[in-house]
Amino acid sequence: MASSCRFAFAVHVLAVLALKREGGGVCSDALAGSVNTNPVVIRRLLSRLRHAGLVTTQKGSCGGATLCAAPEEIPLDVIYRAIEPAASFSQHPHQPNQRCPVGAGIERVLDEVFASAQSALESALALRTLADVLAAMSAEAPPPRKSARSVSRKAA
Amino acid sequence: MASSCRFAFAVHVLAVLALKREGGGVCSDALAGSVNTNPVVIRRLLSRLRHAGLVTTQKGSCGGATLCAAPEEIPLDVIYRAIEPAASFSQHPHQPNQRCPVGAGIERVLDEVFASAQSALESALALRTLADVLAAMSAEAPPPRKSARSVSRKAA
DNA sequence: GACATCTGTAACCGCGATTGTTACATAACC
DNA sequence: GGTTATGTAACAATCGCGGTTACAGATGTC
Repeated sequence: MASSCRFAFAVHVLAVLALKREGGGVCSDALAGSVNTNPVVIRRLLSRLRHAGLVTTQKGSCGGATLCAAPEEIPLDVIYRAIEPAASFSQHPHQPNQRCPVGAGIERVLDEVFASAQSALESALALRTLADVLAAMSAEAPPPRKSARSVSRKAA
Repeated sequence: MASSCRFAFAVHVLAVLALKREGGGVCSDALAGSVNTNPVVIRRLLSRLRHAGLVTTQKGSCGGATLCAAPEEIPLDVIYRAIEPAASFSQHPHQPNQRCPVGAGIERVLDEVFASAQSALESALALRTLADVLAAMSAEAPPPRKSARSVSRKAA
């Protein structure tokens, strides 16, 4: 589905906002610095997230973006749908030959197959919240101590 | 994921081959006529399906493509993997800022999230076989009688 | 009010992926 | 040998996306 990196960018941005909650807004330049892209790309992303009600933005100095809900209350499928607006699977670009028994019926069947696959994907994303992402990040990367021990390396 | 229509084309082609089983091979021109595209597009598709062991092809007159297994034994996820070779989700195009606590850890977490989403998608596809697609098609479109009755039209 | 800061959005470029097309070598069967 | 059909390279056209520049508008500070 998501052939773009928008979803990765969105989770990244929201994770940064979650860490800086109650600290006032974060401006698109700062977010772009963390994602390593252009501020306009971030603003385009924030525009979608704002329409989905996930963030608020404020103009002017000391403006920026703020998370609207607690990270525990933001499942990843909500982010996904906010960012990837339409169907992810593609049907036939030209209409198939309607005089062929397969061509006449395949599109409706595939529509249904794609819908169920899409639904399964979103259900898998719904199992995790933004808070889970933050927890996994801090679990994987303990604060950068220099004792690079090899103990407990293979934890899943 | 599937941002291309290859998967739709592949299911279409395999459905045609399933209907013409035991009738000898179907040439790429005939398949292209049903899908409504160019024969070379079909041949490219058949090349992938052949490498996945789903079809065999034969050159020469009276050649063409033949299905290798019964439609009941071809789950849709096998078709999907035969056609869409690599990861469907995209990560950050540039490496995120490693000096930001989010940028330093987000990629690994997202890798894991994407893998589980991908797995859920393929599991959903695995629930159906090519035979199910054929059955759904014939259920939706009863053989083209001219008695276009409005009875039992809304069957799902 | 003047100014600096920051968002919102349009416009454009460049890149990569994909479909469609032509062309041709190769193989199988008569 | 001729016909039929695959296999594959090469190329054009298109499309979506990330990246970039530019600028109008809103907000807060002096």
